[in-house]
Amino acid sequence: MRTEKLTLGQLNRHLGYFLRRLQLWVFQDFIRALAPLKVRPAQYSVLLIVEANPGRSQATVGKTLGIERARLARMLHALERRKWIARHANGSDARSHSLYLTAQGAKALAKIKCLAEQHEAKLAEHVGPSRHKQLMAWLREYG
Amino acid sequence: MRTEKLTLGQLNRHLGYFLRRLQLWVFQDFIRALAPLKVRPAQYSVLLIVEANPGRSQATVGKTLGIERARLARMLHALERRKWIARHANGSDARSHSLYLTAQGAKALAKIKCLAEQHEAKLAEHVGPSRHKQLMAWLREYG
DNA sequence: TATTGTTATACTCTATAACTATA
DNA sequence: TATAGTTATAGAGTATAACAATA
Repeated sequence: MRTEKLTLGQLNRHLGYFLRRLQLWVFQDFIRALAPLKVRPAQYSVLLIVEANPGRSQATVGKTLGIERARLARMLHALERRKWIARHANGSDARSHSLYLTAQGAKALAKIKCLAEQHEAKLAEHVGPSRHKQLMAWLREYG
Repeated sequence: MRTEKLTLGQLNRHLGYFLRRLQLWVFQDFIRALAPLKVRPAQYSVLLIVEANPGRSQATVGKTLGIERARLARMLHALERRKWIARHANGSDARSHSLYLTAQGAKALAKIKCLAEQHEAKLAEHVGPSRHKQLMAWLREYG
């Protein structure tokens, strides 16, 4: 195999390509960092949203994160099996479930956040602290 | 369902989250824009690389794009069935295949590029032209 | 021994559709 | 009729392992 680098050609003109490459780097590092607790990025986002917004429905959480309700239902089952998330009946609407972190879930999340912070620090170092800050400010507008 | 927006909590501190949201927006728009020709982002990247670097092996192309060789093999079969990619024997190494765009593939790629450019213009408008340029310059470093 | 390409498996994520039970 | 949650299926992408042919 010839080992010289290839030219990216027209790919050089596509922001999506570079966005994807960095995003993959970030997720792979996150997954590696959180591997001891077996937490995936999407699960982490759900845990944080429920922590910050206890008692909200699956539909509301799903819409906030852009997670399809069918996918969220299965993910929540898994989180319920691990006793991290509890679903309670909602008094005003019998169709919906109110989501809460269990005590055990809160305890686990504390550890999870610690590992996630280490990952974030590594990312900040990877892109440079000032770029990390600027990218955050810019990209936040499209979340 | 209460419709007020939820707070993102600690998610606000993670660049990966916002990176992922914008990346999803970009890919979804790309897939929508290229739907008439049924081309996915990964396929498009392979076509561009082969166009810009004719005659290289699957291993080389895969390494450049970060696509796993098993995945690339299946993707190339699909592109071969569509008569867009041709695989020739490599004289110096009987194990490897040299990849080329067929005449039909080059013709299809011209149309594909046209749609991809429209998508890119929409993205530039979405994030703002100056940010598009700056993001491109920054993110290119981590590809 | 290592590499190239291939096939196979498993898991995650995305996108649907269909279903129930409520509203 | 619309919505909340569930189950199911299909396809893409990712991560492995194992294999034959070749280096």
